[in-house]
Amino acid sequence: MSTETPLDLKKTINLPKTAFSQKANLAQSEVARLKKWSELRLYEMIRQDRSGAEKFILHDGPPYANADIHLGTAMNKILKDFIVKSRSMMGYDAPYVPGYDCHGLPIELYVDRKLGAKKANMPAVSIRRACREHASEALKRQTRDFQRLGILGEWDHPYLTMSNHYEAETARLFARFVERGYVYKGARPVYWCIHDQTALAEAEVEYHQHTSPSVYVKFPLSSDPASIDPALAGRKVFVLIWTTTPWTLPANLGIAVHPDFEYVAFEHGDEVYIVAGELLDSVAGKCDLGERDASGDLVAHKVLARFLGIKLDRLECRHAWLDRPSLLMVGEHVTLGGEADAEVELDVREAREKRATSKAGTGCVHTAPGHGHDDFVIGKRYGLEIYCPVDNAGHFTAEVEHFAGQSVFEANPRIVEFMRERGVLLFTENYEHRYPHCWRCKNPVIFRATPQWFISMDRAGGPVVERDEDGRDRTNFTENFSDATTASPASLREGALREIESVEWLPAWGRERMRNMFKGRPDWCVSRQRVWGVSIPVFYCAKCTEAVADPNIINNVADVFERESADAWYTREARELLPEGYKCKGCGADEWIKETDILDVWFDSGASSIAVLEHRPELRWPADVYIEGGDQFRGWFNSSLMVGLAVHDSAPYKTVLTHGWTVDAQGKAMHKSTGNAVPPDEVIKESGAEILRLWCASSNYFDDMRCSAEILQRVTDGYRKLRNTARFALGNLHAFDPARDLVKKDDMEEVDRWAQAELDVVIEKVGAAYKAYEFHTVYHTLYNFATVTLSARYFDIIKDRLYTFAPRNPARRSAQTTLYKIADSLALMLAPILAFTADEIWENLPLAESGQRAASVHLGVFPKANQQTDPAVLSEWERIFEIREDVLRALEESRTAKLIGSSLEARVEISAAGGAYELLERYKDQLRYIFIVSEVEVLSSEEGASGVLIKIRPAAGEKCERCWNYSTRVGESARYPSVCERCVTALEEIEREAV
RNA sequence: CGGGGCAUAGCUCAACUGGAAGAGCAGCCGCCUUAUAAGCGGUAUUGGCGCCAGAUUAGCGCAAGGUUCUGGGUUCGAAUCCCAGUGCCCCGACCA
Repeated sequence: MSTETPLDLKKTINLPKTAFSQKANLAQSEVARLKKWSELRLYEMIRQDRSGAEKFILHDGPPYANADIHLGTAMNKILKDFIVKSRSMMGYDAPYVPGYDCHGLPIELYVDRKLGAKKANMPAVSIRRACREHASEALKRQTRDFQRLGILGEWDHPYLTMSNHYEAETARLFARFVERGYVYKGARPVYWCIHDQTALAEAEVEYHQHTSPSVYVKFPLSSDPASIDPALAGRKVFVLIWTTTPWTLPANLGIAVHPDFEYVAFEHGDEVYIVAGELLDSVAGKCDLGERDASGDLVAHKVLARFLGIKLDRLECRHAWLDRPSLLMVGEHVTLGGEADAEVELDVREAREKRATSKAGTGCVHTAPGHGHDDFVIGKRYGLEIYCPVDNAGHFTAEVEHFAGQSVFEANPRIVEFMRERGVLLFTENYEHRYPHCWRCKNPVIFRATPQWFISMDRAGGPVVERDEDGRDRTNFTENFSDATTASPASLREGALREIESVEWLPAWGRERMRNMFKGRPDWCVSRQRVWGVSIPVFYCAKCTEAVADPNIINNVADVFERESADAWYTREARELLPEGYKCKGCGADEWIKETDILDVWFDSGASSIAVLEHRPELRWPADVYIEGGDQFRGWFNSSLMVGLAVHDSAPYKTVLTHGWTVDAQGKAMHKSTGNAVPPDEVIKESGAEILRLWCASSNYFDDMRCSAEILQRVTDGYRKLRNTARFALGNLHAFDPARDLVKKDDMEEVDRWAQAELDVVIEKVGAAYKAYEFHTVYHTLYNFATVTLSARYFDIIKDRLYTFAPRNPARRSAQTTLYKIADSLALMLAPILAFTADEIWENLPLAESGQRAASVHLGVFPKANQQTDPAVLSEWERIFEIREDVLRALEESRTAKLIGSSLEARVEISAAGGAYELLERYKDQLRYIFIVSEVEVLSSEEGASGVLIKIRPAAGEKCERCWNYSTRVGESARYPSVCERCVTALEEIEREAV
């Protein structure tokens, strides 16, 4: 025994010690860590580390480079980061190339507003330059914000849809569509300002009150009325229509009815009129139809027939005054409200609301495919011409009898008068409604069909032409996704419906939604009458207007784009873009005019799988995963599929994940205007990006994600618990050298083995959850592990051993070995989610004195579960913890009764019978530590007694000053008189070690 | 209006193919002061009656019904399957 002075007891307790602070101070520490990562070039290190491993490709859907990010954008990127990081830690080479969608109307509109009146006189290139600058600015800010979230990726080389290469690829892709015969020129109605003579986007029209002449007009039925109902045989039958735009009547080609509505044919004099049954009274009232009695009042209408609208399908009327048929069609868009019948009322939401309320119209909708959206759609379906006899200035063309040359608005009253004279007009009145006006000149706009480029959904495509220089064989792309029978050319619709079946959709309902989308979708109009985008690389002969859409020529143009960007379309003359001396095949002329339309931005972003995946060596086509919000079914999932089909006859993705939207605490959509939006930058500033990341992981993103102050508070609480759990482990690993101190499994204490078995279960579960993209399961599993298994049970139990045993005591090393494995595994499993904190844990893990640890947790791989875990051991311990709960409850009762305070003041007598007794007897020596009391006595209770009986008594002896346990042997040591026998042993050990 | 989705404790989520509604957190009441701006334990419906107490809070006992958005249905049995409804979200736009 040492002759020196006794040790200071306080200093012999091994209290936790670590640089891993309790307070996270995320707002600052995250920034520092980001700096460290970028100095390390961490992303590149990971790439290097995984090079050669099997690839896992998540293809980034490009956010629109317009505004700053919001909670939804942040969530989208964080989820992608979870996927990329977790796959990387499964051992895959999972590169992440972020992208930005740069073209498009919103940016052009923004620039419009900024430029104001100046824009009118600016050349397209200048406007494009302004748009480019705006997009560059926005995407720079977005990049900064995304990086701040801890998302790793090729931020120095993102893909931009406005880059030269991407624009060239977009043009080449258009050539592919042309090559396979999907592209055709057609007409489509758009908003048109006759004053400015320009097409307008929906966002460029504003709605104002406007008075229009509403008219009720009769169209004579030319088909045999008996085919509707025998009662009508031989009668003069008319279909009544209603419209607020009489000037569109010369372009009438049909009448739409609802297939499921009941229509009636009623008598008026010797004529018979057809209207929707429900509107009979209101129409007859207005138009003064039906018989009158002696006093002049209308008597009940004489209804000759009642029938569903479907009966009228494909029958024919004559135009009210022109020598031309008007086809009866059925369409679901027909309503019994008036506004929807007005061709120009295209504000969908507005019309929807009004449909329910207003009661104008006849249930028979005048249809002019060249002048209305619904009209266009149904007209296409029935094969009608998209007829629009109105020129750019809003004048009727020469082919319009009676009104040629007149402006449409001026013609309105004349047409009304004309119809009155002809006797086809039954009623007219002024009609007040909201009507679209041009935002610039404030004049009312019209809906007018203009020539546009379309991609056909139903034409059978020509063969896939593989022209890749890297020699990819087409069969390599298709064999996994389609069987041999699909080799025959299919239409895009057929191809899409086929591919949808072989893609994995998560959640599964995505397949159904996608299917429905393609069943009914009309041809894809890819023309936009704007300037900020990739021009449609088509030329027109200046002499005969012959259009030249030739793949070779387009590819030629694309090569110019590659060098000069799509600006070249505006800076260069047509002849500079065409092969030298190119002549019109039709008329031999060599003067050419460039197409002015640009491509739909969906075409741009849809091109990404080709422009990015195929052209970056670190990527590959098709992608393993696409993940976006549900809105992208109609958007990017859709256009990407079209592109995949056009180029490889196959989907560009193997799995499509859909996430919900961010909503507030009540589940309502977030809007800046309603003030319920949670701005991500504020959360970051106050709590840290980590909290946002953890929030993303805590909720099930397949549904909408609720976010509110309370929810974030819960998440923050969760973060603290996880952090403190890690901190406890790290603190108790102070001076632990894994290389030297690791204890072999067989030599470990039993509780420690139990804890490792629990860890194994968690490793399995978390691994499976990551694989299934179920991050909320990862979170809940790890959180539950931290709170219950570790904090409340394991850590509490081993504190005595860790704190009071001599530092190098094998039993203490056993606990530390377990803590080490737990901390290590926890850091790795948390890494995809708590990207910052996991790295911090990693840094603070003890290093083998000789060994070296990877520079970041993100270079690591997930821990593997130990296969040898015996499930019987786990269930045995489960039973022990059940008994422990009974003990704790009994202790609490004693505490309430003021019998004890700390549980160490107690002695537990536990009586049991049968199996329970047998179990307790076996664990007898460990029970006082498991229950955290000073003494446990196991007694055998009488036969037949079920369960266990617990009795709490004050512990015998004195409280040990050092370990706080009670012992009758305190005072036995002369050197350390205030200490128990366990502590005496420990102190002797410590004194020995000191020398 | 049409297509798709969601609805379990204040919050986030469980409950395998239908088989006794759960966890964690929060809240409340305590303990500890050796994870310390930490840690541990107990505690979860409502109204009624009785006891204790008697200003209040809390405590104990007795009897009764309720329960997975609502209402129906199938079934021995439904959170789970079917039908209808309600609420919310996404899409149906040259928005992205």
